[in-house]
Amino acid sequence: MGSPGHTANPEEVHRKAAYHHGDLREALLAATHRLVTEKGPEHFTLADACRLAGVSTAAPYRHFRDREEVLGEITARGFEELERRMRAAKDAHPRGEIAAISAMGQAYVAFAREEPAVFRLMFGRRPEKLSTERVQAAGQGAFGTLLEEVEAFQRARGLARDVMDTAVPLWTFVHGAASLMIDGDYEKVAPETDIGRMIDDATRQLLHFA
Amino acid sequence: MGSPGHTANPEEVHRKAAYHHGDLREALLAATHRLVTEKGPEHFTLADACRLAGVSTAAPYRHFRDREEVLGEITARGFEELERRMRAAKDAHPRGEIAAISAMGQAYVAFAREEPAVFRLMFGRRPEKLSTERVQAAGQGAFGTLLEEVEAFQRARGLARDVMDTAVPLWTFVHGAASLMIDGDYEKVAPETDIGRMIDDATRQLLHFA
DNA sequence: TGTACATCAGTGAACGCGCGTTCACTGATGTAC
DNA sequence: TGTACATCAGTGAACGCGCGTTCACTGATGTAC
Repeated sequence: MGSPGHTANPEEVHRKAAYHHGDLREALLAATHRLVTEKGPEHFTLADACRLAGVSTAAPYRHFRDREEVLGEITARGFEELERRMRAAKDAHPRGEIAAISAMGQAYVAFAREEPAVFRLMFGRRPEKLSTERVQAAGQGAFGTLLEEVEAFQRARGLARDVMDTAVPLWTFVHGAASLMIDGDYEKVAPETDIGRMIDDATRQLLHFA
Repeated sequence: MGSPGHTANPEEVHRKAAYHHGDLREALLAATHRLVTEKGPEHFTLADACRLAGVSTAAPYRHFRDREEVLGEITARGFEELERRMRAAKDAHPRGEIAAISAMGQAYVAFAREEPAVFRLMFGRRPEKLSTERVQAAGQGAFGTLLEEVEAFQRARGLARDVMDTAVPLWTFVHGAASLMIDGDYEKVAPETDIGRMIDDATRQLLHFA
């Protein structure tokens, strides 16, 4: 590897970039992610992303049907990443423990904090085009992760309460915390709020273990 | 009244409308409210509002500094309306009762349901221009209404818990419910959710009276 | 009551701008023989 | 190894569009005398 003429040679890759980009699809997604993050989803333009990726404004149409499809990919990946984080959070605790559920909530909020623009894309009112099957499935996967753990919790405690009746309020609380945080609303009216602590407390209360 | 020549005469008002509108400011706000509601805040254009109000696109600048100021007015009125509803809700119950606090939460969600676009304007990430003093004050007023009632509740029960520590989670929960509802997220993943009941339950739990 | 005049709230045309998308094209790449 | 050719991933120019805002203007209104 690295031998002259080998396609993986960085120099050659660079030379190739002059015309054929190499991986324009990913480059455009990276540019989109960055711009969405910097300016907010509502100010994202495909032309900007092209500029950032260094290609003409016609180039994206080799890889995406239209602008919405680019944003749809970012959205789907967002849900996948959220699910990954939630799984990692709960896997750091013994099954069926309140701590595992609380940790998932913390992960949810942490994701929103680190990726506020993607979070907005994921949960904002979606133009139908953004609600592809893939996005739907990814969203259900993330929620399913919570369901699993709530079920384990109930089983461990011998509780018969409906899983949905328990999981939905937990989601609701955590989603409220994430939203108010990234929109700067706590800051304005309750700047002292310790979100981590609050989620921990609320999780216990909503599980009837205050 | 109604006498010929009187300025309040509807016909004359109508005739006047040919050139001088009469109350273009309010007409533009009404048009803005309608368009924001129909198409979402992100697709609102001032030109659309002008068309709807039947005036040239230059006319708004007699009444507003710019586009943002029009939206700012809608936002401020939204907070004022929210506060009004919250006050009405709690006034329908005896002071210091859980029912009063729960009713405020219901009112919050009902407002979001009836005015989803305005709700998004109020709580979405605001371009600085939208965060006028008036908007700030209106927002604090609404939150203050909750604080008052939580304080009354604690006093009635002889509880010493910090008012903020109690009020912020209540707000968080209710805001999460409103957001997930208007963005259609419950629908996708937990369509059976009975939001009213859920708020009632959660209110009790978060107040340590499960 | 009538007139002159200042003020105000509109008009209509134009500005610069940037968008998303399409089109015919061309340069680079990979493959068959 | 060399060549012909199909395919692919870009280009660059143009399209139609609609926006927010400014400008000099004008018609309507209210007021002073």
